[in-house]
Amino acid sequence: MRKSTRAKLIEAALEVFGERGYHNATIQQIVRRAGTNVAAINYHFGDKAQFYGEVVSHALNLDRDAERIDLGNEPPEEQLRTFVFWFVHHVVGIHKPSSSLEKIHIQEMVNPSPILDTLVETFIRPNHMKLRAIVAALLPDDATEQDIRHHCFSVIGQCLHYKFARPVMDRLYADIEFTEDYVDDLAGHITDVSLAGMRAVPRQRIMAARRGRKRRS
Amino acid sequence: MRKSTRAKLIEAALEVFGERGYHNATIQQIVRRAGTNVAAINYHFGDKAQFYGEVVSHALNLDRDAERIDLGNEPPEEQLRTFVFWFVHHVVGIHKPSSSLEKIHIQEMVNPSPILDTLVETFIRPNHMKLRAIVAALLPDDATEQDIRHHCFSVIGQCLHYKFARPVMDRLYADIEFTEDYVDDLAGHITDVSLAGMRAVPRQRIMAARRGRKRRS
DNA sequence: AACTAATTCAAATAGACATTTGAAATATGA
DNA sequence: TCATATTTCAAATGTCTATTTGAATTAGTT
Repeated sequence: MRKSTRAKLIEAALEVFGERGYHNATIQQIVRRAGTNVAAINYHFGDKAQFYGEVVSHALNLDRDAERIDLGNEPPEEQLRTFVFWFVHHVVGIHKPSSSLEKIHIQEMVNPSPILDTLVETFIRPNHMKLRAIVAALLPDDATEQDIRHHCFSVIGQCLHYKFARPVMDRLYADIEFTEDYVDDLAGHITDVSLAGMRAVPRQRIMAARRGRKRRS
Repeated sequence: MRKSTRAKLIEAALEVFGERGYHNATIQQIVRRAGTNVAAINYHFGDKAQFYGEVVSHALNLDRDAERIDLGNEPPEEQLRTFVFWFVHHVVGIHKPSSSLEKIHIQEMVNPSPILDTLVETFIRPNHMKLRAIVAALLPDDATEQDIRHHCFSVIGQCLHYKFARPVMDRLYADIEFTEDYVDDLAGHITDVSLAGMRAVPRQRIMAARRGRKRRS
């Protein structure tokens, strides 16, 4: 046999689920791309939900073997820069061109299915912990748990924005082109803002206390 | 007549579309909440798409009269703080409790329908321009167009992250509670990071040139 | 009241979709 | 080769939607 129907289905599904998300992807679209017919899903996987589960865990296994970010033992500033470059390129997806698994991540964030738990544990949390270690190294020793989290979320939030807000950005500015160089610039910008933000933390503490009283509605 | 069916439909639809998005909201759900039946949509609005259009423009009109951010003529640092507080509370939605229109914005960003154009022009662009003016005032005079945009997107990206990544955050950390106070802290953090980032711009220029040669894969 | 137009409703229609079925084709093993 | 198990397929089924229909009700007008 050249390539099993099962394998072709998983391959096709990875693309389709990545492009359209679980709910929007139809079995028709997947089997058409795989060159087979709808009954194959039932035969090989039971139903759409189980199928999706298998597709995702297959992608996760692939990914386990695939490239991992190597942060080396550079100073944390450089580690952050490497992390952000890696993340932005994965997420905004230029040179890769954004693996289907990453697309599925995005889809799941926006409207989660039961497999989000798996995704978080096998993929998102490990990466988050990597970032967290870098951030912790960059913040002063007395930084609180919350400080660390918030700075992590600031980094990731800036990156993901270029994915989620893309439809809006294209309407606000017709001239943005997401070339590889441009994405590099983006990554540089995000790194710089984040580093500056972390360096400013001590001052933040003093001001936070002063600010506590006058609250905005 | 106490309240016209038409009005009840629009009101109910605003909620349902806000909660579930255009595609996921069913006419059944809407008419049930409005206390009428499915044929009413066809009678009053033609079809679901036109209905949605009317619902959104109704919400936009309401909003036109409703509260606007007043930035006063404080120094730009304080204006940014005010803007971020306003935006974060609107978006993450604690005290408001996040208007249905805002929810529809979010839904549209993630999966756009034809009305996104309207939304961008009547709502998002004006707010974006307000933020843009503040950012421009905070950056050095020689800041490029790109610098300005990127810093705007950094601010908004950090805010929106707490909306989009909520399902992931809840899994990463079980103990986050989005109380009003906590959202205030968030807003403070985002403001501080953003301000620090903008102050760091000049240095960024010098380093950007140095960095240009060694690219990451 | 009596006539007409506007509105509401329960039920019918139609289309998209996941899922099932049973027959046909193909591989496997003696 | 023949018998059996596995895999594929075209077509049927059932469910969930939006949309339409035509009769019933209500409001508006004279």
